[in-house]
Amino acid sequence: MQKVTMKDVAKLAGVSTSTVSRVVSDDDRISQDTKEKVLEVMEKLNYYPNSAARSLANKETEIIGLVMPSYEEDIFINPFFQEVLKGVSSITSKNSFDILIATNHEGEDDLDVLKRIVQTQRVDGLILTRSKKDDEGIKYSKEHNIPFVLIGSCLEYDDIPAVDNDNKQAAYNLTSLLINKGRRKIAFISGEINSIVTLKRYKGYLNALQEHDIEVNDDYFISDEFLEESGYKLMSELLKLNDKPDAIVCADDLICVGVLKRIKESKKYNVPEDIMLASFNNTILAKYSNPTITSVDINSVQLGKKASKKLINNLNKKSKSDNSKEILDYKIIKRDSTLLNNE
Amino acid sequence: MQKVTMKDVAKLAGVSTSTVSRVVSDDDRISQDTKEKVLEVMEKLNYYPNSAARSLANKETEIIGLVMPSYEEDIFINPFFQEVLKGVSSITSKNSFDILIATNHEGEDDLDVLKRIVQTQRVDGLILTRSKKDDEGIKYSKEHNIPFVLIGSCLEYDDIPAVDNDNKQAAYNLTSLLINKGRRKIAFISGEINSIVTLKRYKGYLNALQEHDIEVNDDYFISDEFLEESGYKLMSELLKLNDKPDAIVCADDLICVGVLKRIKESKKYNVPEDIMLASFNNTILAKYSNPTITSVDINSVQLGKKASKKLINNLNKKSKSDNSKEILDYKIIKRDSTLLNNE
DNA sequence: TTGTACGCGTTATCAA
DNA sequence: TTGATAACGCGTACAA
Repeated sequence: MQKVTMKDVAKLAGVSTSTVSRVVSDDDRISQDTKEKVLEVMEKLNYYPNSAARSLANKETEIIGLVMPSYEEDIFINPFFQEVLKGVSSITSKNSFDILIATNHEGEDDLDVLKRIVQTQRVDGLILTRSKKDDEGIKYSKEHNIPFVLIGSCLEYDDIPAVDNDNKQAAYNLTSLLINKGRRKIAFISGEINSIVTLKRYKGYLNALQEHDIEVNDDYFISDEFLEESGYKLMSELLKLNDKPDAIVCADDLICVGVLKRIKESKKYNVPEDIMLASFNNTILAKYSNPTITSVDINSVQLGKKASKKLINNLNKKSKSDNSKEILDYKIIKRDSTLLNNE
Repeated sequence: MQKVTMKDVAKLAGVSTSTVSRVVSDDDRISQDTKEKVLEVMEKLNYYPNSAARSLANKETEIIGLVMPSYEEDIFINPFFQEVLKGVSSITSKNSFDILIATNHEGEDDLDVLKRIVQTQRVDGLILTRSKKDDEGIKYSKEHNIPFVLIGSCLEYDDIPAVDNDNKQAAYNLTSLLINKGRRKIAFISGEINSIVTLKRYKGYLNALQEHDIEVNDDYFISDEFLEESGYKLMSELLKLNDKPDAIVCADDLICVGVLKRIKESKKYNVPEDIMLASFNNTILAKYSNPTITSVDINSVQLGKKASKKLINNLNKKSKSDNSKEILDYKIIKRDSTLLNNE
């Protein structure tokens, strides 16, 4: 691997390195002639600017860090994140940014990763996906003035740049849908209990019950992780109850397919006749499972797009950053898991 | 955002920057005492080495580039890649590497991205996922001595570091399975026709037919992209034939669910009774679709793991690189799409 | 075991 | 519009 530097280009073009630099960064203060000449030489020598040197000099990496919460061990398996990534990528590519996937190195916890990639200046800014209660990553980023955008919500601060859906309202509507189908014994199966999205969806679920004068049964709220296995496991618990639920709201499709699997294996209950299922995120799983699952389309790709747009905007204008919160639409996609034959 | 440098640490610790540097890189030639003293100061000042400066000085980024083929527009939606990413990430995290997702900037084609991230020295090496016939990326990487590992195979070169399954054999076995179930009119629906994985799987399919003296029907080989919509569209074509297939081999689960969707919509044919389905990659889709789909488990996570291990090994030992090809096991997971009731 | 001094390849400042 | 020259923060011969 050769390594052509600015010096080489400068020498061959008969100009100084500053001139070459100006051509690279498309500076105005340069004559058309020299510009063309330099470009020609760059082409000829197959010159690419060294990004480390650039970053060192101008303090910009043109890289965005995507931070995945590691409390979901199988984060890389949940289609939700892939869709977010798709959205992010579509925007970064238009703005000449690359994406760094931040993952824990050995011995690091979540906050460590964040600190590392930010403090070592590997990235210009961060996109945080999902937040916890008293989220350390958010706190740290905020206190240290690190440019970031949150996909999700934060209870502690009001003025952080974020993109989210109205998960509470969505959960309310989703639960109401089940209630309107005549269900009264509705369980809520969630992932990580301290995740804000869980809390919000749980709250919406509770609101719906209360509004319809349905007594809240503590046995009906159980949580584990955002995993298929968690859904499977938790559903086993529910099936042990004397008073089994007749409908379940899942906080995530991945959980929901686990729940569904467990119900099928019981051979005693059918979806939706005996137990209705409703879920969140409307990933490809909900669309193709058997039966298909009613799920809230939270527009994951759009979440990724909006978040990265906001971040890049904030990075560009060095003035004060846009700390507003954007709420995207959601849509309940009704499918067979809540559809009775006689309807 | 503060910026503590080595200088600051050195000054406060009463040593030179080289000493600090040695502590950072865990150099032996240093006394325990000073080491501890420096570490203390680093801690106190919350020092992180600037990665651009490091890269510039030692020519290493500790970043691996993951190159996605953009001919699959929805690459970010195929669970296969997420599983590969999961595998890669599990290894990089143990070796203190980060992952850069390489995506096309505006106006760039696939080769451009590769050139850019390599030549600007954003990454130390590449993992290429899937290859085409006469793949320019592979050719370029090989000719320019860029450290890389291919997930997949390459027809043109024999000595490139790669990890793959025996896709031909797998396709042969998968097709034979259908033949053994009594099917004779077997179609093959594939993604990008120039992708090596498609070609290999097609070849295995052909071999199986020939070996069983089944005439090859040209109408039964159609291809588009590795997308759900492609499967849907192509299945529509097949349903127009007078002589419709009684079984279909799909080159990818995502395609297969599209195929399945189309068959269901026809309301005339059932899977597996009228048409059997068999597919590849054994993603979560195959497991949860209705009916569940027989699919070849190619061990995607393991592909990602092995590939990144090999790459990192090659990066570490500066001697000659390991250009061997590793073939991983596969396993046909039999599910309902090939299972008749009377079995 | 430690420090000095220079180089890594670029951008930025200042002067011309 | 251009060119010296000095940063940028770190690694590393080399010397001590």
